[in-house]
Amino acid sequence: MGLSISDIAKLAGVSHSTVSRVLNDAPIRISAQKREQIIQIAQRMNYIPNRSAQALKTGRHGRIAVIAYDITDAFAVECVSAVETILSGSPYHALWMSCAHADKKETDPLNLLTEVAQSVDGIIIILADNYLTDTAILKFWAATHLPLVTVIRRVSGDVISSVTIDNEYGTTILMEYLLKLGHEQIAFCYCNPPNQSASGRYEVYQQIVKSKHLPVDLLQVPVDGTASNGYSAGMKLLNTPKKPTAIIGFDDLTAIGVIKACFDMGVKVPAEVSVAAFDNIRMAEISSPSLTTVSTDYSELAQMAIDELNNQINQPNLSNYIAKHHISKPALITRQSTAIPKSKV
Amino acid sequence: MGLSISDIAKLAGVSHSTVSRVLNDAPIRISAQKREQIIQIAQRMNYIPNRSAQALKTGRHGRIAVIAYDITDAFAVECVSAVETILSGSPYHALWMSCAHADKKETDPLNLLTEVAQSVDGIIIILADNYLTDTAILKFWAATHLPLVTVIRRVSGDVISSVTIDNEYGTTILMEYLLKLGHEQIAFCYCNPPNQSASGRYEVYQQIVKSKHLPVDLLQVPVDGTASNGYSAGMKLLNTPKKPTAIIGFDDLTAIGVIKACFDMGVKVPAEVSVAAFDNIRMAEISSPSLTTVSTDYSELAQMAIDELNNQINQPNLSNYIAKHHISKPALITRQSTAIPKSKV
DNA sequence: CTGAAAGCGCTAACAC
DNA sequence: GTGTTAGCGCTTTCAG
Repeated sequence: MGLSISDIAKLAGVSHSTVSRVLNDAPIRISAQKREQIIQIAQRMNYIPNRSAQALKTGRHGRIAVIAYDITDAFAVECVSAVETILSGSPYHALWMSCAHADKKETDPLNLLTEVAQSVDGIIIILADNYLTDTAILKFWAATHLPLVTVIRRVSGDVISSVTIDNEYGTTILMEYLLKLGHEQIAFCYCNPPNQSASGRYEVYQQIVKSKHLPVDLLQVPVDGTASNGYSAGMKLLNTPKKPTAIIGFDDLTAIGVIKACFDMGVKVPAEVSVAAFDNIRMAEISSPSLTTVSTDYSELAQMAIDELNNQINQPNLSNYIAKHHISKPALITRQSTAIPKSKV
Repeated sequence: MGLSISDIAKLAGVSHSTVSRVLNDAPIRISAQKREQIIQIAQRMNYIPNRSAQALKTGRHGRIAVIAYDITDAFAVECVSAVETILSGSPYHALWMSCAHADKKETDPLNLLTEVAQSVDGIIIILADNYLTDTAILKFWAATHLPLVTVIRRVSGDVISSVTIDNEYGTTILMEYLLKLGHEQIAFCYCNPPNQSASGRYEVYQQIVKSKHLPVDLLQVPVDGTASNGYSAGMKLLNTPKKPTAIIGFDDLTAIGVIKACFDMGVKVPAEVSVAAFDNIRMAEISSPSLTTVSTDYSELAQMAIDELNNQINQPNLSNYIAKHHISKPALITRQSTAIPKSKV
């Protein structure tokens, strides 16, 4: 092990507790020269405090775990990145772990959580529907009562605090926009298996379409959230007798797959078909054409999660904490991929 | 703090060391019934070992830090993801930290490294040119002699082991491919400030272009590695009197920006201009058109980094370890964005 | 203002 | 086979 506090205590001719006090800016006055000398020695010797020892002693870690189900997922990246930005202005360090391969390491995905449980002051869980079941999260919480908040997902039972997106609002503004442009044949690419966000969006879409008496049948295509599935969904839709004039992807990646299908089929976007989606991942802006999408306020999402976590960290007793549920409102960003339908120009 | 080893020792009526032995599968025989009983109690009580205490005692952490300069960077994501995949088959857990905001937290970017130094068994540094200087890394290494390997980057001084890409080879196969298609006006979008990968690629491009006596002047456009800069570079190139027939981006994102410029200007890719790049980030496959690119073997890259790290971890004395430099060979992936130039069809 | 001492939870060497 | 003990590096109470 590296240099310890008592090593530098010896060099300075003081006790190790004095060194500790100096290095931690303890609220106790220490003679200026000793202080100076100790700091100098610590710097010169490249002293690095042993976090394990500190944590063992104090019970505090100065770290927040960010658990994302897959770092490769563009949406997760936006969330993680936003969390990191907010956290960088706090006394905490972000520490992220992915559970994409949790299944490989242990049979129980709960192990990832327990692995990290004793190294952090709080946990933010992003997505992870498919890997971490509600039951697992609830069990973990019951066992630890560690500050915990789920992002984008709300665990059943109302015990775990959450931050989610107002998908009802998001879907409504998108639909209103498309209807106003004059679209009547609006397809929705759903995902299979569904997740909470996708379901919420799909349900509202269905309601609106029904209430306006628009054709809804055969315009639903199951996809599983990758661009290649969006691609095949797009291919199917373009080969339908009643071709839709607008296609909504339940997320941006799906829509980008649809755009690629259009490109390969020589169907012009948005001249012949409009495409829109949800999330506003970075790619949405730089795709050709750029994508109209319901944008998540990642910064707000992250701020809500960290505020909630801080709140929990400051609770004296978390075991009877009443979960809070925060909801972030998205906004519509119109770009190149949507326009007035050909028939109405 | 949670349940400790001695809590469950009490419940089982044994000493805490017996519990420790059982839970760690120590190479000592313990009576079957006690073993059984201890394991049962630990499970029932949801015992979670305190990693800080274990680490403090043993000096081992079971963790590898992966430091990426920005999780938002698609290339970094591919590297991180590959590292995580490899690591998931090892006894180590990945723990990643980004230094994108390191400047915000402390003046010295070295602090991120020191922060993590005492919590891991080894460190993988991905990119981070702009944030962590060579000097900082060298200083850190001198202070800790912690297992350390840089990916994509080679620290000057030949003390730090590295894993890099054979950019000379990659650029050569790409240029040969374009020349074979019949291109003679090949532009290269460089970045400013340059990084090691970009410089390596650019130099080889220059050499080849000169040796073939192709026009090289005014075809270099500085960009800084974001799609929007690729976009403006593309715009400039398309407005040149001698329009290039092929444009190479020093990375995929730049090329995707170029493609977008072409889209907005109504210039058909690849019919009127071919576009190609380096890295093969995920977006390259799903862009419209999909992008011809020199693909990094991320899996190999990650394996090399972890093998090197493991090797260092098993060294008795790292302070006079001789750095090893591993080089991964890329491969050309041809997709929709390149074709025979219009004039030669 | 500063030192001595206890102890966080754990592992491992040493007794028996 | 199992218990006792020391101590990893640190913070913090208690003396002085």
